[in-house]
Amino acid sequence: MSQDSQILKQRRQKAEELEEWGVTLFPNDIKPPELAAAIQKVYGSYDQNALEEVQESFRVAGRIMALRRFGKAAFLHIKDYSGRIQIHVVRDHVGQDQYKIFKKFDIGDIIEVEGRLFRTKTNELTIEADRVRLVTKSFRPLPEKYHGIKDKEIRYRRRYMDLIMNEDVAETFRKRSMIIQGLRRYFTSNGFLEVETPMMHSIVGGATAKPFVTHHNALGLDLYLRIAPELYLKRLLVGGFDRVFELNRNFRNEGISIQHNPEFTMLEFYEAYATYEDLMVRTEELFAQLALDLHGDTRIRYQGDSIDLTPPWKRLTLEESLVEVGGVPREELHDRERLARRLADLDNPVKGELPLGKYWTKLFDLLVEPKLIQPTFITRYPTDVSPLARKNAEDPTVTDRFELFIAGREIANAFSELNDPRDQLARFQEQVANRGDDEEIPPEIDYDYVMALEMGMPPAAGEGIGVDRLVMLLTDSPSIRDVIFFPQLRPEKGEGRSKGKQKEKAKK
RNA sequence: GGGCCGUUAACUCAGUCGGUAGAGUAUCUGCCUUUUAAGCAGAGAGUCGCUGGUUCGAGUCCAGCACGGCCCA
Repeated sequence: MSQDSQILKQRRQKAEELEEWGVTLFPNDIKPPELAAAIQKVYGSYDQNALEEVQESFRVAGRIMALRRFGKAAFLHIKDYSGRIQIHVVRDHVGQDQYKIFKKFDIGDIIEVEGRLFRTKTNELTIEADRVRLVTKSFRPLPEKYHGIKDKEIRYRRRYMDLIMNEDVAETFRKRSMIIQGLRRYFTSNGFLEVETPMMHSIVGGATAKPFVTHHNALGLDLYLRIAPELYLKRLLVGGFDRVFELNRNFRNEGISIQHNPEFTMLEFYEAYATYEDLMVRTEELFAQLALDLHGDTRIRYQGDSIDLTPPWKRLTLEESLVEVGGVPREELHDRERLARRLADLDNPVKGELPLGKYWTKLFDLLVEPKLIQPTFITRYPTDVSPLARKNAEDPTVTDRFELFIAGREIANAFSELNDPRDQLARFQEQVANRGDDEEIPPEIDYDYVMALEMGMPPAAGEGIGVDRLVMLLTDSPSIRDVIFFPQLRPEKGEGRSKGKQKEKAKK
């Protein structure tokens, strides 16, 4: 406290002065005010003469964002959650006493204003204050009014400042909320039941990823934060819920990047009596609808690219994509040695012999994925990299599966579900046997899941959609941190555990 | 984990060849009753990310560390 800047001291001093004058700094008797946007909407078209006819007085509340004082009068802009409106405060109109208090108000304070509407010389709709009142005293100055706040670290750590200062940031998160609503609307209106399944799993499953470990004291049990809800949602299919979806968080203990946050939002849905091909149609329909709701158009712009979400979208098999988009000679595709050499040439050497599918997906990530700007379904993933997907009826080396790519990124993953318990058990066993020291492969077989399949799971298809990436796409955001309110960052100095402890643990 | 870049006032940024720190906004004081990046005059405000090193002297050069960004793994 002792080394607080002058500016903070001044604010506190001012607050004390106000209190001495009997002003309550944090009152709690303010009734919900009218919204700036609602007033603008109704009276935005009224000219001065028309406004003079309006006898009504309006009461608004919001944060002072700009303040221009002229001695015995002032203009200010306040911002509420709907928008902004200009306020005019004149000493001879509000009276000496109120004006004296008003002069102590700062940019950043939240105030309540009541008065009639008029238009200024520059024709801006403005409230002529009859009454101004402090609602919440701000003890910290707002960032610079013109450049706002640019420092990404401050923006992510102190998102509240970012949201106050950067209207486009607030807008992105409003759109995120609309997208979430749109997803719910789509699935509930198509007969899907929204469900919640455990976030803490005693066996890792449903995806290949390193989990976070936590501990339950009373049970004396290590638990994993879920990497995917898949195996539980399919248990619900067994239980008779033919159409279910879950829209919630997954956790993966991996690197942080422009498109990865350790906790992220996933939508998974499962539909009985459908195939992965049906889901391609659903996905097209869903994304097109979301784009229409948000932009009124199925053609959108993302980071300079024009992307057309109008159905139908391109479909390629993984094999075709490697040849046609990735430029891998067709005759090389089944030659592990040559594939390994190609990967090594791309600075991605692989150690040991891998399943063929691993070479393909690695090459795909490097050579094909970044080029898939327009929405593209990639199908026929090798069975050895798709342990939960149904084998293709004609060619059992591949599965009835697709991944969706847009703007060079994976957005969704779907397949016809494997519901033969014998095949599922065999695949689990093979996975565990070949796991080696790969921490991304679940070390334990979920026998209860196999038992569920033994009860009989109806034929079904399921899909997972990366919601954060979808929001990035639809809000033209370059980083996942721009669509998550509080992205994961290292703690600041003095926050959380000591650095030394963390380092020591990391070394073990 | 590796590479590159950044970290200077509350915010946005300058800071030359190593010579004791600058601007705009914000703040404070004075003037100002139609401004909107209001204006005019004046003032105050700094752990130059941290720790060492080189040097007569370091915001500046060197090393390590921290945090962040981007790229790669």
